[in-house]
Amino acid sequence: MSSRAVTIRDVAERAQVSISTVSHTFSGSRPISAQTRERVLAAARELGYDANPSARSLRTGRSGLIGLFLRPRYAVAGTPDRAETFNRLVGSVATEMLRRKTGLIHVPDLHDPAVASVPMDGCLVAHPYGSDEVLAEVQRRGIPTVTVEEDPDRPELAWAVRLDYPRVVTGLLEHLREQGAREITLLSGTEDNAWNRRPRQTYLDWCARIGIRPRTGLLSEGLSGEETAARARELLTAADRPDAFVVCTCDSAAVFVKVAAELGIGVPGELLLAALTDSEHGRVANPRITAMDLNHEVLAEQAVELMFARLSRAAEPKEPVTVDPVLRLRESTARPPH
Amino acid sequence: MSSRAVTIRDVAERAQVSISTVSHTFSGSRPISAQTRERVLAAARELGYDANPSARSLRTGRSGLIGLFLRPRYAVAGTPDRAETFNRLVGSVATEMLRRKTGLIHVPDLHDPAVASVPMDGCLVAHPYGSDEVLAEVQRRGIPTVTVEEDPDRPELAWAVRLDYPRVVTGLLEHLREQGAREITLLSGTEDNAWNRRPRQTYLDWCARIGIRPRTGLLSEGLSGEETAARARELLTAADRPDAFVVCTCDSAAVFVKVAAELGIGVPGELLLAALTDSEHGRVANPRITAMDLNHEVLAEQAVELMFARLSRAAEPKEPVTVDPVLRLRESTARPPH
DNA sequence: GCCAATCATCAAAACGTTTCGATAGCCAGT
DNA sequence: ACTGGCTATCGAAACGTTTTGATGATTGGC
Repeated sequence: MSSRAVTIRDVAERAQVSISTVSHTFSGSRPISAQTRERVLAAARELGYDANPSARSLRTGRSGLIGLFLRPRYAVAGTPDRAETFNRLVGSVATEMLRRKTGLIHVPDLHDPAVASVPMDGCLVAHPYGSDEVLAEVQRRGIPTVTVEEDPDRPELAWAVRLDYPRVVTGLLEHLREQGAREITLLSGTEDNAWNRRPRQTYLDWCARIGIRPRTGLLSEGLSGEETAARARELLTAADRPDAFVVCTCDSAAVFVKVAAELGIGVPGELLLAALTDSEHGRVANPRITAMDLNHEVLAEQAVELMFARLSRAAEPKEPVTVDPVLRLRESTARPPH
Repeated sequence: MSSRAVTIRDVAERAQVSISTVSHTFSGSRPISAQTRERVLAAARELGYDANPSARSLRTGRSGLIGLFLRPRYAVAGTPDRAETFNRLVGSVATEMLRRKTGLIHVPDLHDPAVASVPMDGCLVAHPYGSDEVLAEVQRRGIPTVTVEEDPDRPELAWAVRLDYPRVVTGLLEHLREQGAREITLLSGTEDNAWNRRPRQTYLDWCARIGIRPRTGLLSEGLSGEETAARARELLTAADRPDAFVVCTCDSAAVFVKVAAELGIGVPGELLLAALTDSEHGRVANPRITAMDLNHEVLAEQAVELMFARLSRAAEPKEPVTVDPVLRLRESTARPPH
């Protein structure tokens, strides 16, 4: 388009002043006479001057941009459930950042040397894994970081927002018991993050407390529908079939409902079903599925707030901010259905 | 954290070479002996060196980042319908960019001088208004731009992805007629963009073609539930109430259903209802609402592809890429309900 | 055993800002 | 008339890269 970008030098020349005067005019860091200011502003306007952001941040050491890393890599391709989680989280963070008039960067793979690195003043790492390597890397680089959910192996990092799983997962388990469930099986996802680890621990603690035998298993949150169905068939035809399942995603729960129907097992009549994250699947399945909504919007809002606090050199909090997930009770655990 | 960032100079010193040698080692732009390369890489590793992205882009003139502007400003705060549109679009663009290992920046207000400007090699402007000022501004700055949906006042900009409204909106209108509707009212949103203008034009053309009197109106897509309800009550109690409404959002359609029920008007029995964008509201309302899904995922994918083509200096296409919206037929227009 | 070509490296000049010490002009106080 | 203290401006030095012309050192052809 234009042959050459307009620089501060062009403005200075046209306004007949030095480049430092132009700089001061814009930044207000030194007094400039009204007359000179006018000339400079006019020149800038006429030339269509815009400061070069790279030059500015090279000099100042700040870019005004915050990076966002979303850790489950396969969220990107993902299942419908994944896509919804991704979209809600990314959307909420973006909304929050826009409200604060600060740019947000989705950072591509930091470990890929082919990828140009990115100028960020701070970064958010969402849903880190245990001993997360990206988290470690940004810390190594000295970038101020806030995590959305904690690295389960590094609970000491207090610049974090975390979900109150014990309260809500216990609430779900008690609800299942009230609805008549005696044998509850928990199927966790296989990604090693807080969302899988902590509800599982809460379940184990709860079982110990009320004196029942815990029944756990794994069910990868990335499985295809067919794979999940095969697994469901296996579990639902076992001799010691439980009377309630808590599974990781609504995608999986919906498959369980379908397989149960094929086997003539009524939900919620003979089997209760709940998921540890909510999604479209849970809201439109028949019956609709009880799920724990991870409250991404509030999580994002708090994380961004924490990020800004950190950047303005607030003291490190004593412990992470806690956000409540929301239990969405639906027909899949309602006996009789309402 | 670290007292001082590690620069190329530190690496050069430790490896006992000049800084240009270090640079060449990383960029591969000149041959470096195996022995020297080893020393340099070792020094970089030991020191934890990472190139400063601002310095690099100052020098090269490229940042490796693409900007994203989402034009409906109030999408950010917005209604549920808005939030879903925003999340799907932002999520899809982000996903697409991550796949291509390029950073994506959500750009805050370009016109706010308090906001640091942002280094971008190109930018996407989504859902521009008529004679969009942000679009004009980025073009003035000479930033290669691709639009998602066209600026309705500048159809000549061919670096764009647009929806095929005529085909799908006509399909919807014919469907309504097949279902028995004789008087169809179209209520457009009030934001001046392609999504509001083009379906309206398609409707007017269709009416003219089949020889019926067009009935149009406006209904702001940003209205609160109460405001929409008041408007709905007014329209549904009018003497010449039509037998079908096409409204802008599912949020609005859901309110229409509710008000109709209060007035004893059955949907779809006595009134058909459809929306020009799909959302959660449409999928869980009772009856579920027929809607046009704007296919944000494909739109985003195509737009990103076009952006990369443009950045690699491909020739300007003769006309915009066209994507089909998807008609989601549901109970609100099904007579009798299936 | 010399000339040309090739190879590996270096030094210096950008890139466009911000920052900061220096300076010229001016006025008030002695 | 000289000093001291403002005010408005300038000049130059960074910030950390990439790029490119120049320069020794090594090779190969004769």
